[in-house]
Amino acid sequence: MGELNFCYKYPHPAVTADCVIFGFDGVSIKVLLIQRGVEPYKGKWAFPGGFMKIDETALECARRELEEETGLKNASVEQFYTFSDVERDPRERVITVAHYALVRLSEVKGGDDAALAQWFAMNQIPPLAFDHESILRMAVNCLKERICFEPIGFELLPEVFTMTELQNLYEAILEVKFDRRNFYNKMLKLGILSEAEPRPANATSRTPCRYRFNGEKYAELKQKGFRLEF
Amino acid sequence: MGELNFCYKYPHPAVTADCVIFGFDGVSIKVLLIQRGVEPYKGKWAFPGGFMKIDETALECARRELEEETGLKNASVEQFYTFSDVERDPRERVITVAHYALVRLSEVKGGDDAALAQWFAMNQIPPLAFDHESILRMAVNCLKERICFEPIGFELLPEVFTMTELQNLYEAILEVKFDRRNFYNKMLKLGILSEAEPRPANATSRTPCRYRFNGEKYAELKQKGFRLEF
DNA sequence: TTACTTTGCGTATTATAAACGCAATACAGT
DNA sequence: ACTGTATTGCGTTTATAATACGCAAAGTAA
Repeated sequence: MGELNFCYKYPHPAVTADCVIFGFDGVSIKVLLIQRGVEPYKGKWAFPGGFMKIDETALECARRELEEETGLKNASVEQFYTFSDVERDPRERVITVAHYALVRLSEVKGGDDAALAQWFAMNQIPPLAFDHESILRMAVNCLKERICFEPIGFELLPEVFTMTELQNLYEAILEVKFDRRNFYNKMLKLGILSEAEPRPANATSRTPCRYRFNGEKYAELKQKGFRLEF
Repeated sequence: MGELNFCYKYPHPAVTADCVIFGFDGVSIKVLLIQRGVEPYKGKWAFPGGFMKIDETALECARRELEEETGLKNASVEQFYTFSDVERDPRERVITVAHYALVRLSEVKGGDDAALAQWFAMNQIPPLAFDHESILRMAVNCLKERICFEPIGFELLPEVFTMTELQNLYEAILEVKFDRRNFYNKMLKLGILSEAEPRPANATSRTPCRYRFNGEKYAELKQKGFRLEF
């Protein structure tokens, strides 16, 4: 190895896919970071990511990285921007297709090298390698914008959840407070939730209703031109 | 020439930037296409685009392509998606960072090889090369979504325009009809237009008011958390 | 002349968003 | 056991924004 076997008439940049992995612990949004063990940026933290293979798409590459770190195969992964600053990697020219993934923390297994991976709350992000601070900023903005119009929040919650949990999620992502009763009314009126189970007989006034996201109903509504607004 | 001077340990894809150039002629949205003179896809039409140089960003590359075809240096150019299907170019592995540009048709000069470039209305798009039909579909969707929340329509109109022209633009992009009076009221109430000039003395009831986009006021409002909604 | 279009500037009605009330019940601390 | 506080479900009232529509002046096409 070490031989330079792949030759081209013109210079080619290397291409990577990075994956900003978001989770929600009931209180705050968290991001999975990996501490770098080698130069450059040794000791700094970075998103899971790696070189795109010659026979895979950027999305497949990002999914591969996600699975290596979390064991998850079916999480929602979305490309959001390609970063191509000339100096973003000191070793060689590298452009990266940045993605974000939304995962359920309860379903995450430790990755191959779990020791080096760690979840950080958004207000406790350590110094990041490369241009990953820009990447994170844009990922968070995209998440904020997208959750206003598409029902992606459910990817971060358990299958079954209470209205309060859902509200906490929206408040954590958008960094605002909603009136509990208005949020409740609005969400129910959208028609994209179904009750997870009938109210148990021993339910009291403090037993919360439990819901699940109804993807079929949302698909119906979306086709009719409906869109969320928050 | 013809030698393979750029060698790497692992295979690298080629990277291009493509630029979907939108214009508006007062009636419909148009797109600038270039007819391919060589295989593959000889005779089919494609977006301006080309290989990213090793010392330029994707955005710089897209701007370079835009200027070559239209002479425009300062148009609004935005990246919207990176297409990385393995088979999207039959010659070698090529990923493309797709952009869209909004230009004023009146300011466009013919490009270097104007003979092969031509504007097409959205309902008269000819068969496209590569995966450019997917790219166009996504570019149009991004344009539709973005014009609902950001004042980008003005990039397609002359500096000074009438309310009717502005409405026609919104209707052409969103493929809907607005009530003239409601559109007029809503636009004025946003506070991002200024009157281009005082009403001339000989103005009659059919002389339309002429406006221009007020970028400073929009910047103010945006900072306060304001956003458009259409 | 007549029928129709375009323009500016309105109003009435309807729908939606925001603010707030209230009773039942659980829970933690004294 | 009692008290203060928190949580839940299910409302109502009020403010704000969206929608539908009216009207007169003046140009245009037949």
